[in-house]
Amino acid sequence: MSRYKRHLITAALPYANGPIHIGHLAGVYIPADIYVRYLRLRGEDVVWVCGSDEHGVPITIKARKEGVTPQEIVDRYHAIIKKSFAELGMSFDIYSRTSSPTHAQTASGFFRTLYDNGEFIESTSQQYFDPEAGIFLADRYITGTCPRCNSEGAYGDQCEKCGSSLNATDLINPKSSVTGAVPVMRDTKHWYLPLDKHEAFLRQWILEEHREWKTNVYGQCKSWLDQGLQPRAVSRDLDWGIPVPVEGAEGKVLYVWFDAPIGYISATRELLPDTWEKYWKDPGTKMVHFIGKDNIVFHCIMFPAMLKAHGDYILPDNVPANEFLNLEGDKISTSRNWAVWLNEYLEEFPGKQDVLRYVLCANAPETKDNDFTWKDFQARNNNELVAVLGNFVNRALVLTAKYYEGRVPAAGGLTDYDRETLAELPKMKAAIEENIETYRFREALKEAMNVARLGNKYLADTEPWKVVKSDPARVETIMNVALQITANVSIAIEPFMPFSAEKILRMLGAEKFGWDALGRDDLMQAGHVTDNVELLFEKIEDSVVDAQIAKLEATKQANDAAVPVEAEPQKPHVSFDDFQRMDIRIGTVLEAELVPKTKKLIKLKIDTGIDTREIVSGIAEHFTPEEMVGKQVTVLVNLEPRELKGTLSKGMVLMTEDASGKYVLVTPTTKVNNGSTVR
RNA sequence: GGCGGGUUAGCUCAGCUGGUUAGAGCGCAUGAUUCAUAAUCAUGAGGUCCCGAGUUCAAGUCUCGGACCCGCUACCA
Repeated sequence: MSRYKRHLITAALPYANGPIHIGHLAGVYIPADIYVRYLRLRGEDVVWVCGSDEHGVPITIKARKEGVTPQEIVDRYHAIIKKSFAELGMSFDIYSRTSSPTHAQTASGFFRTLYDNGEFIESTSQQYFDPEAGIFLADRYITGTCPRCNSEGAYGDQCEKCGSSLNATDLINPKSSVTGAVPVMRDTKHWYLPLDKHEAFLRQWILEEHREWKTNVYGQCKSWLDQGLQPRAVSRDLDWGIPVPVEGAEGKVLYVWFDAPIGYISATRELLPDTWEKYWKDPGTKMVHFIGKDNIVFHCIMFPAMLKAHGDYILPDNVPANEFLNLEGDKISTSRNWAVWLNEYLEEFPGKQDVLRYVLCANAPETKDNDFTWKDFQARNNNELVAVLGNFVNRALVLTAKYYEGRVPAAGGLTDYDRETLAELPKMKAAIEENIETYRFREALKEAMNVARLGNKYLADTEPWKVVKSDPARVETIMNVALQITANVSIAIEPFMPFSAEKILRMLGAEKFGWDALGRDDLMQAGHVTDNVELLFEKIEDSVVDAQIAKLEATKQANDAAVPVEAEPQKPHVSFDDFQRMDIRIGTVLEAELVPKTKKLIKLKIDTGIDTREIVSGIAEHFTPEEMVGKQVTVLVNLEPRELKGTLSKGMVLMTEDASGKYVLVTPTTKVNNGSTVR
């Protein structure tokens, strides 16, 4: 700790196309907030920056869908996110946004510096442009006729019939697979960050100098480095984002992963216009990025490479990435509305910020994916927060009120047991510190709770309610000790549950203690008057969590029901001849088996009426082989045969899918003869 | 298929460089207690540490092989 003069903490910028959910919180924001609050309590110089990530293609797509501008989308979600974070007690020093002018300036400047230093590879190419969608098309979004073997349906990068590698420009009769339009050639210039150039450095820095990083982070980085790094494009043809600050780069913006991490720098500048640089450029700063596992590569490989290429900046000391949180056994999903949204939680559970903070920290996915369930939420509230923490504080204060009208009694001579009990406090302090400083927040929280457990045990063992009848003087000492422990509780839980910590202080009538006060036995002075007692936590009834479970159940049913989804646009016209060239038949599945060593492939033996043939189909995630057998299916029988995993697949089984994305067979409504044609 | 992570008590998880009878919280059982939101405290039951082989005086911990789960990636005409 003391090795550093100051701390710069970043938390992943939430993407402004939806509200915050419990997965974000457990993975990133709650751990970061705990860490930051702890550092501040210790009196460290610390800055915590965050903000909304507001650029990128998904936001433009959402805007187009809703018929509004991208700015309106990000304004809406930025407001929701910012408000709900604040209510949960996320103690950012600044919560900014990447559409801010400061960010545009910072990101442009950063790009320009790398550009001027020759850190980019600049490459102009002719690329296909879809005039209907108004976008440039990546090679794999273009199909056409292969110039080598003349077969149709070749991709812009490869013909899978003859196996030759192609350029999109070689294709005969190219088509956009986005809209079906005929693409036109346009020149486009892009800038690439040659990550390969930084590979040796990254290898040394991560694999040699940061062996202490979490195993998931270290492993992921090693995997990328071992595969060899490639240059990555840092610009995009798009009209939403930070313009590329170079002559002749009209219509080009910085790619979102390039611009987003610079958002950390921009936010710091915005917060500290005059002194931000010492946080980013002085090696006395300890920088820590809190992120989820999906962001590892950007924060450990890309961003450090950018910072290194720039030259002026320090690199992160650690990147504690968490795994994912599931909800009631299923993956959290924004599109399926399978989530507990923070803004909704705050409305439905007013005043219960600390309950959520506690549960998400106690069950944080630190080493592997974890599951959030409402029953667990209830159990932790009732059996841990109410029974252990709330109860101890309540006991201590109620007894003080009862015996001494709320006045802190003086401690007389301490018994050995008193001393042993108090001696536990500094040990607990050390344990919390060690765990927080190594990013083990679950364990740290458990230690903090142990302070309250110690208090409960102390009261049970000393039995002041009994002793008061025989030895009132002794009880004064006991209650003094109990109140010292209560004050210690408020400090120990502050990083985790700031609202409750404050409530305890209010009841004690005490000012906020610093971290160093934790472990001391003289925090409450004799004669000091405590305030009225109120409950820290209240029990959560079955009906409350049952209602939440029912809400999720309803979501699940809504997802299963066929929701009208915007249909894909119609493809370009084809001639009747084109149609007639397709030979579509009804066939019956005779046998089905999984193709070994694949996840998705099933090998089907189908009686097509013409013959019995093998077709390999990528449906194993949707059907079991058993349920396929005996089904009548629709088959495109004259599709060019293709070898898949060692089997020649002769044709294609036609499918559609339901609202949830599950495949559905296209089957005649009454049984027909195999070989019947579909016209 | 390639790569990374995971698999330890009913549940959620610790177990850092291999070393005494494998730990915690919750749940469960029994007892104590009644100041406290029927909360607390004590004691106890409960484990083929995913499976198999190997290295070692000694393996949850290291090596190899396999299974399953989660990511990324490929494949899915």
